[in-house]
Parts: sequence; C-alpha cells; structure tokens
Amino acid sequence: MVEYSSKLLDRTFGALADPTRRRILAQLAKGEECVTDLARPYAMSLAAVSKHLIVLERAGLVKRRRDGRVHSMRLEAKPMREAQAWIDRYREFWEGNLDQFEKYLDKLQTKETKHDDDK
Amino acid sequence: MVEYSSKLLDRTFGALADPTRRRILAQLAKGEECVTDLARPYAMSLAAVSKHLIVLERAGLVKRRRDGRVHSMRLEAKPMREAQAWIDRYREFWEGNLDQFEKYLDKLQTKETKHDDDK
DNA sequence: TCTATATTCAACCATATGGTTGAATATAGT
DNA sequence: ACTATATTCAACCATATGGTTGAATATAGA
Repeated sequence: MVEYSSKLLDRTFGALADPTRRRILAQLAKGEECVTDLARPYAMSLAAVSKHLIVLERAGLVKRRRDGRVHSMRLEAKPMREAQAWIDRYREFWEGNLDQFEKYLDKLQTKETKHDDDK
Repeated sequence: MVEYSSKLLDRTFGALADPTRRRILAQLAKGEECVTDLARPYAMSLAAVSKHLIVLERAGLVKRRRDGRVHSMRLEAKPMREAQAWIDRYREFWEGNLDQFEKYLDKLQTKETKHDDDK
C-alpha cells in the first residue's frame, strides 16, 4: 500500500489553517520583522503570538535569526511552494489534465522525507 | 488587498492538513464514490473515515448525496479554488515583483529621511 | 551592577483532531 | 418479518491548538 503521509505538508496546511498565522505571513511578506513588532497588531498576548510563530517555524514557513535578544523572523518559501504544487497538481488531475496523480504524490513524498528532519 | 473568507479558509486548509483526507480527495478526483469504498484502502475503522468525511464536508470540499443507505461523496471545487487563490496571491508578495518593489520603496524612504545613520 | 526589554517557558483551561469500540439507525434483499 | 449492509452516533482516550497569566532567561543600556 502506498504511503501518502507527509508531515511537512501536514504542518504547512495546518499552519495556514489559522487567520492570525496567515496574517503574520502577510506581514512578513514586506520583510524581516521581530516578534514584538509582529505581535503589535493583535489583541492577544505576546506569548500567544510566540506560539503561532513556533507553529510556522515547525512548518518551515519562517526562519528565525537571533540578534541579541531580538528574534527576527523571515519567510521561507519552499514549503508553501510544495503546498501550492499539491493543490495545482490535484486540480489538474481533477480537471482531467493529469491521469497519474498518485505517481506524483509518491514523488512528492520521496522528495519531502529528505527534509523532514523533525520528529 | 483581497478579502478572504476567514472561516472557510481555516477549514479548507485544516481539512488539507491530514494525509488521509488528502488521499480521500485524490480518490474522489477519479469520480464519485461511497463511504465504504472510500474507506477500503485504510487500516482505520469506518467510523474514523466517516469523521474525516465530515471534516471535508464542513470545509465544503465534498458534497454528500444519499441514495438509500449509500452515501456518495463528490468533490466541490470552490473552497479549493479559494485556497489556491490565497497561496497564489501571497506567493506574488513573497517571490514576485510586488515584493521587490515594496522593499525598494522602503529602502528609498529610509535613505531620504535619514542621512547620517543606516541600520 | 541595576533595570528595562525581548522572548520563551510552564502551568493551566477549553476545544478540536484522530482514533477506538459498541450501539443505533436506515435501508436492501430474501 | 428477518437478516445483512451502510453509515452514523455516543462515549471514551490521547494529543494538538489557541488562548491566558506569571515566572524565567537572556541581553541591552545606563
């Protein structure tokens, strides 16, 4: 039986499934920003934002650079590219332009397990 | 900026954040299928697959048609299209010209307002 | 050194996921 | 009516999210 599990894809989609995290990604699209600045627009506590950032980090969607006590977060595009690729290929298959979606999924899985260092 | 319906996106991305559900969607891309047939490839119980289908249904990604005791599931395109649109949109910021342009403007503004110290 | 700032950690709470098993419900077939 | 099949429901369990507050840690700056 083919294994479709991909923890990175799970985490990427999971990270996108929250409006605060999507908004944080939009903020970071303008450039690197530190935790306190990122947290400013939100009503929630700094610790809550910190936890969102950890979720984004575990998904590989952002990277952290420590500069003294300040943690600067920046975007990392690769996991998003793979999420997009999943949806793109899925829709092509669905719409009849692809006939071997399962083979594609196998390939994606093999590629992703190489970077799946966590857990 | 485009306003994306938050709850629907939450549920759509949330529904995609599980390998079993992604695989179910891939199965359904081949055409309508009933719950028992969908559940056949999985080691888990039928009730577990049933719950996954409810998650997909709540995200609007599949629709259910009852034909006697048999429930046939079929794909629904709209939520997936919106998820794709979200990713497409933000990748334009992350990797495209708009991102570069905004960075350029920010840097230009910094140079114009601060003459003596660059950070 | 002393104090303020940046950030996480720890403990807690409520709710959602992801799975189980066994019972309930609805319908098909005989 | 009886039995088998299709599916969900209910109760339960373990873990993850999404938030809180207060303490801990690390560093910056006087």
